[in-house]
Amino acid sequence: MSDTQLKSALDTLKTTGVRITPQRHAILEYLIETMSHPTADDIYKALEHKFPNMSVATVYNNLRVFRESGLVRELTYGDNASRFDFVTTKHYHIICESCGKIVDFHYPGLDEVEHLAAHVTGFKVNSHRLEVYGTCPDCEEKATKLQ
Amino acid sequence: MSDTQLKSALDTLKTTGVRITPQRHAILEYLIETMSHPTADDIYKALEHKFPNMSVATVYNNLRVFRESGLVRELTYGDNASRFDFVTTKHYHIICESCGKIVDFHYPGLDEVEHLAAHVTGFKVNSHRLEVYGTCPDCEEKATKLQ
DNA sequence: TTATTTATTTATAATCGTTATAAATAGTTT
DNA sequence: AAACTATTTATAACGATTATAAATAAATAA
Ligand SMILES: [Mn+2]
Ligand SMILES: [Mn+2]
Ligand SMILES: [Zn+2]
Ligand SMILES: [Zn+2]
Repeated sequence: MSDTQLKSALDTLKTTGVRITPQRHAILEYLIETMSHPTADDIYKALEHKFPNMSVATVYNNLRVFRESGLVRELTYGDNASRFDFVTTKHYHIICESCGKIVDFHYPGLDEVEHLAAHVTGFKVNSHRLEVYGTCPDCEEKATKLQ
Repeated sequence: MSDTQLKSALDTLKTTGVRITPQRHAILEYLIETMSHPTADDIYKALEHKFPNMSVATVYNNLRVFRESGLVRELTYGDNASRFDFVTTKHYHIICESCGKIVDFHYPGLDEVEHLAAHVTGFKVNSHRLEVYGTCPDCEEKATKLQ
């Protein structure tokens, strides 16, 4: 499953003339297998045993390459470090305000919001960003136990 | 109109034991009268003729105070500087990807998204963030003229 | 009013995520 | 193998924001 995802991603890179280096391979592999939303530093730390000399700039450079190839989506959070999401399908995120956990969920059609926004502002609309914030089950349980 | 907004804001601060300093007054006044979404630095620059010795830290400190009092909302944009919005009503933003302009728009009830997200993830939901991205009429016109 | 206490401001240094730069290295083509 | 080019590495720089500590101003008490 994740093997085909990796192969497909490598193909996408090859066809756009991007060289497959060991570092690139490892970063992609990590993004796909963890199924999470790591920061650049998470990736850097996870791979340092395999690539003791890898620079953090290499991680950032390659995440940019992946983003530009449409393989990866960058999730920005103000002050905090960006998180990177290996893109499979269109989906939204719900974020735990207590522990920072990010969980995917699907929701169809917010086209209506885009249309209304375009109509009332005169903008030409390209995209939208939606996130839901709350408390994850784990953190919720911890909170109730303390009471 | 904006005068009553200012008075109400000052009242809110007073009742929570926050001192009304000339700097605070000026920052609040600026936020209310500009009707825009300035960065901390925008505010700092706009007030430097009135307060030549004001520190940029003062702007940040007070924006934090205002945020904690619920007077101001902070809009974060990854790498770029936060923008600050004097809160009057619940509303969303549409952002021009060409010039950065931020325009308010209203949209009722995305409660359904919150409910679905809560249901499928098990999270306890607090809030959500929605933004629409596109090109503003001015930038769109400039773009078509160039063709 | 004056003294005392406390909040706030100022000036400046530090932090942190990210990017820029330039030299070194590795991959690709001739 | 030689030449060319992309990529990596090491390191410095950047920009927004925060931390710190001394100076100042506001509020309260005497
Ligand atoms: Mn995701
Ligand atoms: Mn607004
Ligand atoms: Zn949590
Ligand atoms: Zn524009």
